Amino acid sequence: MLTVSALSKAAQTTPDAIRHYVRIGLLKPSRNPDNGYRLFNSDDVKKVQFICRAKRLGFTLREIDTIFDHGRSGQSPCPTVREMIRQRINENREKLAGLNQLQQRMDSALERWKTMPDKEPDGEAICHLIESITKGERR
Amino acid sequence: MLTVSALSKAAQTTPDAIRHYVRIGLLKPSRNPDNGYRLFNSDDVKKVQFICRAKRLGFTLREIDTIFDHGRSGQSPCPTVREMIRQRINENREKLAGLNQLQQRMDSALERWKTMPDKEPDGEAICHLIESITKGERR
DNA sequence: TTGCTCCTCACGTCACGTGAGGTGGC
DNA sequence: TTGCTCCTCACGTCACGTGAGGTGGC
Repeated sequence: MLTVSALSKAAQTTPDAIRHYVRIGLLKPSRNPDNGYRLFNSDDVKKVQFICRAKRLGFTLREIDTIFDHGRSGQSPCPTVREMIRQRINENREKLAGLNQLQQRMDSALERWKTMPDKEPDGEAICHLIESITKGERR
Repeated sequence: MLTVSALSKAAQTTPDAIRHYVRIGLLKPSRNPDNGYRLFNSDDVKKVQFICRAKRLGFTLREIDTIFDHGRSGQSPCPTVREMIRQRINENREKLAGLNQLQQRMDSALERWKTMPDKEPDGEAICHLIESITKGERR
């Protein structure tokens, strides 16, 4: 039987993360009746390693919980897993596109500002650097 | 004087966003003594437009508040603004790198899984698709 | 006694969105 | 009366991290 920190080391994560997984029901450790310490078994080590792998693939803890549910009911989680990752790939593609656009906006702003002086705020502008940005610029 | 929805339309955002800005102190509207409605003036329109522009450049509301503070004390926010965006450009670069790696991991996983069958969970694996991922793969 | 680990709340993060329950003006 | 907008809580989001305050074993 493993304690929180032992499990966290075995699975290369932090004690706080383990406690968090317990809190949201991903792990259900037994308790040491003497002191109330959480006690984990080797199945829990596998589960945490599973969680870490799944997180590296972009799965959320909620999705991982769904996968565990399949396990408990004996169904194959695989079709769901394939579907989830397809979704996530698309979401991530859009997120990347958004961040790339942001990066371009920031880069070009910094570039443009090179030729602009600092200014005190006045009635017209709060910060003329930022206010030099068009509202819908490269929307 | 403008009401919440009037201001949100003037600045191309939502009433809830406006209420949020009030909540965190970015806007301090006066109140209609009859019904308690928030009342905004033309300065507030400018401020909200400023907020929207700054957000498009990746500034957080907290940073925007800092900029407003400069305005209130008459100092030029420009040096801070230049520094903040430099920071943010670097942060975003790292975020992009992380998401690009995630995308690669997801893509290659989906590709590899094409040749793998679905499976019911057993004592060994919860989902063999995910468990086929090496723990430190392309770390 | 000192150090280390463990425990349980419970709040903070980011920028809102979303009910719930109620009011005011046309 | 109906619709629309307004109001104030207050919770949910995501995955933890971080105190606060206290306990147990070497």
